[in-house]
Amino acid sequence: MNNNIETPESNYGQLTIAEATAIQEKLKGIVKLSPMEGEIKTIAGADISLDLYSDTVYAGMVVLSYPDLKPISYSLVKTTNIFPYVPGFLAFREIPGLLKVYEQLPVKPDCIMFDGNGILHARRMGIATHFGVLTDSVTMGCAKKKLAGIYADPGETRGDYSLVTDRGDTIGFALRSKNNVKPVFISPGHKMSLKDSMDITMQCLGKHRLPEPTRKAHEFVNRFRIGELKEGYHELEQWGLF
DNA sequence: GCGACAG
DNA sequence: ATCTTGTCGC
Repeated sequence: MNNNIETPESNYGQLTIAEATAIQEKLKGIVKLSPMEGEIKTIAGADISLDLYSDTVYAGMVVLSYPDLKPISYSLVKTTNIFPYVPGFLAFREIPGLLKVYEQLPVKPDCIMFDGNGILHARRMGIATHFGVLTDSVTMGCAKKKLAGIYADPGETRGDYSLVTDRGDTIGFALRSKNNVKPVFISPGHKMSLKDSMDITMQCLGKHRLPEPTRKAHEFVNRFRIGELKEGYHELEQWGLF
């Protein structure tokens, strides 16, 4: 694993942009983008929700069965935010809370989808890649807006996509996840290939623009923020899979 | 200097 | 990200 990596919970709050950039450059050497190994039986969506004028962060992950996409459990943790939002450094703002959420899961998912990018980043170190390296887990990103690179607008039909490139590298895809909606941006995070990220995303599309994992994660953290759901680890046992 | 800029 | 109402389209 990666026991030799500094723990972000205690350091990310007072980092300068220069120091944060240095950390991203350092972690780049560990990223693995070869084809994913093993079969996916569970996939988690990760996201956070914020209060308007508060520093409270509501972080959470929802684990779904795959490819059925039925929510089977979720982990929620309330933390205090310290690092501001700076384009290109989202990881330093959201990872501390998400690490606590991840640690709280008794059984880790086979893959995690983030509301943000993987290698589709100026230094190829989006939040999905950063988190994957820190936890040695399989991750990918699905963002709602472009962060870096250039791309041609994909066709208007669900499934149409184009490559997002930057300085000679293909760093992700602009995917039309639903007919006549703005495309979403897909990229691998860690321990999977570009193709894996696209295949997994297509498999996770329901009837909405956002794939089920991140759509559910977004829904759950918002219900957590307004008090509908409580902090902690919970299992959805409606139709018990025995 | 100017434009771009995940959440 | 968050606030916020109606409205258009499948």
